[in-house]
Amino acid sequence: MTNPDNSSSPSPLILVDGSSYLFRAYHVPYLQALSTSYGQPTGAITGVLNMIKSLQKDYPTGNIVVVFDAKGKTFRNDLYTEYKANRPPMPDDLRTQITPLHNIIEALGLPLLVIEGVEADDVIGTLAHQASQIGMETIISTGDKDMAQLVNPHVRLINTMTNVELDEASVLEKFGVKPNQIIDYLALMGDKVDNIPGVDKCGPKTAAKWLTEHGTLEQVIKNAENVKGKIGEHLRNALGHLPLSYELATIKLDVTLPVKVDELKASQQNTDRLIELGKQFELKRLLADAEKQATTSTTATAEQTASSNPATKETDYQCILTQQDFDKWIEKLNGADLIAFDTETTSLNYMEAEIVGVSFAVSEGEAAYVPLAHDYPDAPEQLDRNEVLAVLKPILESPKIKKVGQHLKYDKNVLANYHINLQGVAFDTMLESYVLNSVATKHDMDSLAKTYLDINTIHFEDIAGKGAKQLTFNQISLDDAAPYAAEDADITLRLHNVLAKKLAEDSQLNSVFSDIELPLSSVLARMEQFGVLIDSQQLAQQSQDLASRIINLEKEVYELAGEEFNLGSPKQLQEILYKKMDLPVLKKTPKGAPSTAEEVLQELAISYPLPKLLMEYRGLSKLKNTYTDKLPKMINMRTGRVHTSYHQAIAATGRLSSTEPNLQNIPIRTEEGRRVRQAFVARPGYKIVAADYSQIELRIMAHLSSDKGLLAAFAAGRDIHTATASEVFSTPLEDVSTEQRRNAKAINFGLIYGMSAFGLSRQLNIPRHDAQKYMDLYFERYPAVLTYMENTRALAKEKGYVSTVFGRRLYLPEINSSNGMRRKGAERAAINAPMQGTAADIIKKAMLAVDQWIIEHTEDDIKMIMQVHDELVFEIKEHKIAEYQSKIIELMENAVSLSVPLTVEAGIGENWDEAH
DNA sequence: TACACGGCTTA
DNA sequence: GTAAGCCGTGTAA
Repeated sequence: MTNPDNSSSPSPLILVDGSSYLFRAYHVPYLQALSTSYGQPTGAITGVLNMIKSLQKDYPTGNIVVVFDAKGKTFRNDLYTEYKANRPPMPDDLRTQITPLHNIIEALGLPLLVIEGVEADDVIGTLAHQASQIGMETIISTGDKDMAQLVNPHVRLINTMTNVELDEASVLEKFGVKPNQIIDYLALMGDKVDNIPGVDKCGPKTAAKWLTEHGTLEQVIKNAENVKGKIGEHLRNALGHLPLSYELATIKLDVTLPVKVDELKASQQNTDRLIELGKQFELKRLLADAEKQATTSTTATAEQTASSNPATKETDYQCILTQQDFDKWIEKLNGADLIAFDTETTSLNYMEAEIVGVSFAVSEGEAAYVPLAHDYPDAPEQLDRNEVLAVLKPILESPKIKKVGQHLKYDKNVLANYHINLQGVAFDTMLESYVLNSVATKHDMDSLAKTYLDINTIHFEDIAGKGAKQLTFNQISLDDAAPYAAEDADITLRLHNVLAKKLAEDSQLNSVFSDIELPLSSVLARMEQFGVLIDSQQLAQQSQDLASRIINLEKEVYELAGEEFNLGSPKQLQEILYKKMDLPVLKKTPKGAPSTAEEVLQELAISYPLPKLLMEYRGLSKLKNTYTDKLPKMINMRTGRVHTSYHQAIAATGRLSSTEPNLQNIPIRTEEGRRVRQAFVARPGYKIVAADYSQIELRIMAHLSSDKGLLAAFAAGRDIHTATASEVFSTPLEDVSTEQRRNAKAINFGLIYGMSAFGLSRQLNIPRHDAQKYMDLYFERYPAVLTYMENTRALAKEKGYVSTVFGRRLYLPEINSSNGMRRKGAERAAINAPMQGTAADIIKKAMLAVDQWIIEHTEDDIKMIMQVHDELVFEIKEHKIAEYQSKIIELMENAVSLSVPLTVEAGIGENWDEAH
């Protein structure tokens, strides 16, 4: 963890860059989810308070001063009107946290400085400067690299979020320039975020290179004539504004402050006020600390703050090299209530991975690593892998011996290659974290340890390096490998202890974890291991056909364009289309370049010949590059099949995702695309059965809204788009035209996506007014749907999350944002998530039911091989096909019970395309 | 080698 | 208008 205070002065000055941490904390996903019961966000407050607490712990004698930016313009805006002009306004859900945070800091007794007209940086610079003059040690706690200019023998930086410390030597090491060159360095690079111009294309490396050569910005400018190449031109073009950039990057050291640096001392903590604030903002830890303080009424330094109590990490990690030690651990494992378990392997690909070692933990801090196949030069003698695995097999296969792990599906797959069938998995920390908060994008162990335990774990990159030179685990020395691997098991156990407690607080969430996600991971492991059979001959043939068609298209395009260029480059294409051929620009990309996207080309194709060829080219090259060329390469030599990975902790809504290869986006819409599906085949004697839910999300909408009309339409088994059209356009069912049905279908889909009239008008290419009319009519006919949508938005705003029918949660940190775009986006997500998420819950439950039936009632004559959100694909022995097909339909349709019937359509075929 | 971008594929 | 993954290009290092 952080270095203890090793400064020479007895009580160093600690300057906290409050604004920098406020922004950072605001963007930490798990903190974003925090809010009071009445919707006031508190994540940024909590984050900053945690930081302060951490500083108090690391520097018990330190004199902490917290500095924030004031509202309004600063002198830099006077220097340069464009300064920070690109910054979006501060989001509301952040702004509302500032005053409470200031109040809490004051109640803690910490000096708080908010000076108008300058930035927090300048206040910190001034204080550090004053402190240096009287020989006072200063530690600046900030996440802002610009502050490196303030470093000197008396001043160093510490980033309390990452625990990186910067003194003079490490500034040089990190940036390649000395602290007194940092301003020059920043001026050269400019700053996109603050809108400070620099030298075009000059990044950290170039800036450091020039400054190493010439010493200062002034000298670099003097030598500008001698810099060769494009970058030299850029430098010369920048000469005019570099002095301004230099001035903007310079932190002031002479701000007029209301107090002198040696007068800044912590005052008495106001415990009553802290309790009041703790209650008001529902900050449990702040409250607990303050109440403890009140009862013990000990001396009031500014010790007590809101913060987690970082687990004191006392550890006993063993590296096991002898039979005797191993035997002892086997005993421990047999006697343990719960084993944390992890494998170390040579690859992230579960089909290729070889086991290098295994680690265990049985209680917090008590863990062991058993190296088995480290083979670097002079690696010590290790226990025999086969013998160790043979001893472990009964333990790992026992359903009675409970295990916890991080992403155990991977370990289960790897162990399967050693003929060990991992059983007794009672918990998985990755899934626990995902169920608790699916919006936090990171569910890897390092992030979880930091988030939930405040522990910085050893990262794989720390011991293995990164990039092309990264070592595989077998090449890592036991000195590095053993603490890393043992820690993995230990941390997993500690994490589980925290996460399980949180899950237990909500029975529905707990059920999503233990009744859905955990058992599903084993089902997915089986699907992954079995894989799918692919006809690589067929795909190779297709690749050839595509190649020749692509070449012909290229020729035609070159002819029309009058020159050759790279068709795959949107940039070059845009030149040709809009500069050379002067076609009208119908739409721009988010970055402002004229778009060449499909919808634009489609429009242009009406009047010009080239766009149509381009669309065809793009479609074909996508097919070839992504599917027909790639899929055959992914066939596993050993099994002859393709093994995807289903990711269970990625999609915020609860869906699965699939990678390497992604089997959830195999083409279906076009004839050429469907030929790819035809290459997904069954073994001889087997056939493919594909079963998909019909209109599942609309059915869920009917269930959630309880709209009578919608429920009746589904109950009657009507085609829902025709039924909708009939209602909206007041046309008898049998008279609904294809056009009317198409429009109704667009409305139905739009509703699921939380669309606006604007979106619908674009989709249908009709005036906004007409789109609004359709929507009004729809809501008139299905009024409960409108009520449901309104209620969902309101509930999302109130609680900060929405739920599926089965209680899975999706947090929406931006639902109360002041940024209209973001807020509207969150509102759409709020509408969509209960439907998409419930559909995900349902098919997951169906998969569990089908898997259980397969295990209990069938032999090896049926395998579930793929899941594509609302569809399950099976490989089934021919003589069982009809029987199993109807059983699958029955299990899927009855996986859950809603107020609408669920219907499943299942087809049979030689390949996946035919089965549709 | 690593990343952002624009584009395309699916439910 | 929701949710995903992957491709080639272009760029900086």
